[in-house]
Amino acid sequence: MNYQTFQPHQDLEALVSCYWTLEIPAEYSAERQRIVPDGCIEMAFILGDDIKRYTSQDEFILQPRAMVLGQTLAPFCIEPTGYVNTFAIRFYPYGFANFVTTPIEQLANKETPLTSLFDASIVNELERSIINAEDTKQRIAVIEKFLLERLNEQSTIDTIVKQTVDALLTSNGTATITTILKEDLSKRRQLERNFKKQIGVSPKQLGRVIRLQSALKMLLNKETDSLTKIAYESDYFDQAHFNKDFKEFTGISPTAFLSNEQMALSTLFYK
DNA sequence: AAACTAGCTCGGCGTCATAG
DNA sequence: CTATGACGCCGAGCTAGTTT
Repeated sequence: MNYQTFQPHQDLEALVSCYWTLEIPAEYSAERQRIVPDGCIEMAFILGDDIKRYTSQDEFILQPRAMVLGQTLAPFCIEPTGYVNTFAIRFYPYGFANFVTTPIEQLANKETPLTSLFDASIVNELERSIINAEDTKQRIAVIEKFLLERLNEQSTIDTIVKQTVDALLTSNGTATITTILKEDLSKRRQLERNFKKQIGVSPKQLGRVIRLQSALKMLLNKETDSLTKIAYESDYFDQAHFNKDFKEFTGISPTAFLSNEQMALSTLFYK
């Protein structure tokens, strides 16, 4: 298994968190993997064999080979059908809205083929270039050219939304909406409306995802082995609340998660 | 300690009035 | 016509007890 991340070009670093690649030979190809919401939107290109996404216990769909994965609020499972080779772009929560006119809310909780977001001929050309590229470096060059070309001149993200996301990120998801808005409480409704359109989920929901992620990082980095401690340090009122959110976003309880082999892959993504 | 629960606050959202 | 802000309902989320 080979997972790597790469930093974006300067002009994109405000919007793109990183590029990443994952390669797993077919013989090691893992069983079902649990994907936990992390607040980010990803664009992914499947370069290896198809990947299944389970829609229920025993039903699945094959993911589009060039797609965007929107905000999610619940865990889901994917499973490789063979050789895994994926190239992906991880956008910050407000990153992707700058490249499309589609309301981001419509991308939430599912994968959307690139062809429904951009002109078909452009997508074909892009996909071809990505597939034919010799290495990741070239792929990054291709996608950056594409992104920079499409970057809307006028910043489509309004400042209140950006400020709110930043406040949520720096507070590990614990800042309350009222605190963030402070003197501008009249903007509350406006924030909610724009947030959904530009981020895809509500402010509080994103905050909860970020808070859980911060707890998850602590858990995976083995900073402490006490779940109670993690709960308090992540600013949960008590362990019960932590457990509840954990189950909601990951699908299993913290202890089950820790003992689960699936953790191996998750660990890679949350450094 | 953990589980339960009553009561409070906060956030999401429908709706309406007004502004641009 | 769309964008904005006010208002209020109500369910979600949080807190602080009380009970097991």
